[in-house]
Amino acid sequence: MTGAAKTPRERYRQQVREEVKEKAWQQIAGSGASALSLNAIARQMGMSGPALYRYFANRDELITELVRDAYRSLADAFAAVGGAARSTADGAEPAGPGLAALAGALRDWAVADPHRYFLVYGTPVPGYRAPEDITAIAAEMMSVLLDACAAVSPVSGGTSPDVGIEEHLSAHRGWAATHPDLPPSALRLALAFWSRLHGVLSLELAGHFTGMGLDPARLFDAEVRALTEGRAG
Amino acid sequence: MTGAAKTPRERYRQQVREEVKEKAWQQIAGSGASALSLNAIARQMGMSGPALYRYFANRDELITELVRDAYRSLADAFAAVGGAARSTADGAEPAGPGLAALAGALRDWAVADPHRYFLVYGTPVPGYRAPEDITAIAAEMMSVLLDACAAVSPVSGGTSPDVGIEEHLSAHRGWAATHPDLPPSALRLALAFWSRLHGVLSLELAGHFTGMGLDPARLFDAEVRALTEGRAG
DNA sequence: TGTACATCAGTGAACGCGCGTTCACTGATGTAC
DNA sequence: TGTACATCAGTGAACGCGCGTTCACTGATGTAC
Repeated sequence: MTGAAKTPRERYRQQVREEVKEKAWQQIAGSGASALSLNAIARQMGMSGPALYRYFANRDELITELVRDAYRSLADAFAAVGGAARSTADGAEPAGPGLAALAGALRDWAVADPHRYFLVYGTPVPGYRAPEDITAIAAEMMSVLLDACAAVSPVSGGTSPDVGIEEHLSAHRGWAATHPDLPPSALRLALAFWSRLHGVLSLELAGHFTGMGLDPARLFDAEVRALTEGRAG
Repeated sequence: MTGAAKTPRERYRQQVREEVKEKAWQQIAGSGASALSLNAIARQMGMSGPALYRYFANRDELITELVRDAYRSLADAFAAVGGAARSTADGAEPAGPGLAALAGALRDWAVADPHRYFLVYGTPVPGYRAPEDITAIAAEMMSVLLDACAAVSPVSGGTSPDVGIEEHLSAHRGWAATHPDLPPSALRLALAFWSRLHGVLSLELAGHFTGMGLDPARLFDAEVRALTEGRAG
């Protein structure tokens, strides 16, 4: 993206960095993020341990890079769906399907790699603190979600709104600064979307539904339906 | 509980076991579950590392014990609230407040010790597999929840039910075997309770609401209200 | 009450392991004239 | 096109660390007669 004309060496560097991250993900898939070992990655790549220090300053920088990539991949999936929905919805149909499409993108992203999901939304890594630019990516995703909620929200009549929570959201809308004119019901919808879908996903991916004999995809869809039919509460 | 007349030695053994677990929780609070170290615990107790092997066969047995205790404490909290609600609700008031009370117990339990929460509902420990008796405790909790749902469910008219998910739940109700006569809407309510509240809690405890300036307790309450007002979908 | 024995808590040394990271060095790749 | 030099990838040895776990042993606590 920034600065063209990569030298062959730069290309090679980037290629090796990618391979390191790839092996890192494989390792995380096998033993969890806290067991990530630079030496093990190097061994798997047929190199010596210290060689990796040409590509990453230390273990923490590698983990940060993985977290950033994880956020980035979800944000990209959201942007693709959100953009598609917006370009289609010129006429009558509002972003109603947009919400369902975003939900689908979220679930696809999560089940495609559960460990990546947990790296972002699971148990926080003990001493780890995410850098600034990652929260910016999170805000980017939220903005796409708010777009979709903006289109569907005014329609969601029927059940009486929860004035208590809507007042609170009106009073604290810094996280929705990209959408200053959005009605509180839309803010509520966005938060319900976020928390409910993560509820189903985290229980599913942690294995709490297995053994119950239930189909997680159906539970997920039921929550999506409840959200898009104006029953967010 | 089982077998009275403990000898002094047995009492002492149990006392030390408790202290080991106590220090283990402190350590988990500081550095996460995967960093739990027997040697560090022993050091903190002023003993030598190998001494702990008098009390736990190995590291895995200690972790299992911690997980079991975590489940047990939540099940006890549920049972206390559920029992209280049942003994109060002789007259008109059904277990409607029972659901809200269970939700309160769940949140209190979670925020009282986030690391305990994550040990049960967070990212699964890599190679760890929970023993049978722990799933039994989980079933025990579910039974209390189903009790509360049984009382409130028939009343929940208003919005049209999601026949798709209710059919699925009717067809796979092994996890609700303690309540064979419960209507599908009650099963749906129980699952919505479970997944939605865990959605809010896991996002809250992982810190995804901090910086947004929102009050997690209010978000949680809003979801509880949506559930108890028959808007489970 | 006193003695002989068994039980059990706890110690210290040791084993083998893998980790993150530093450092001095070798060889290959690219750059400047 | 060829030579001289700088850059950089990767190696192997080493440091210090902490881990889980085993083992032979010492001392204290309880039990049986």
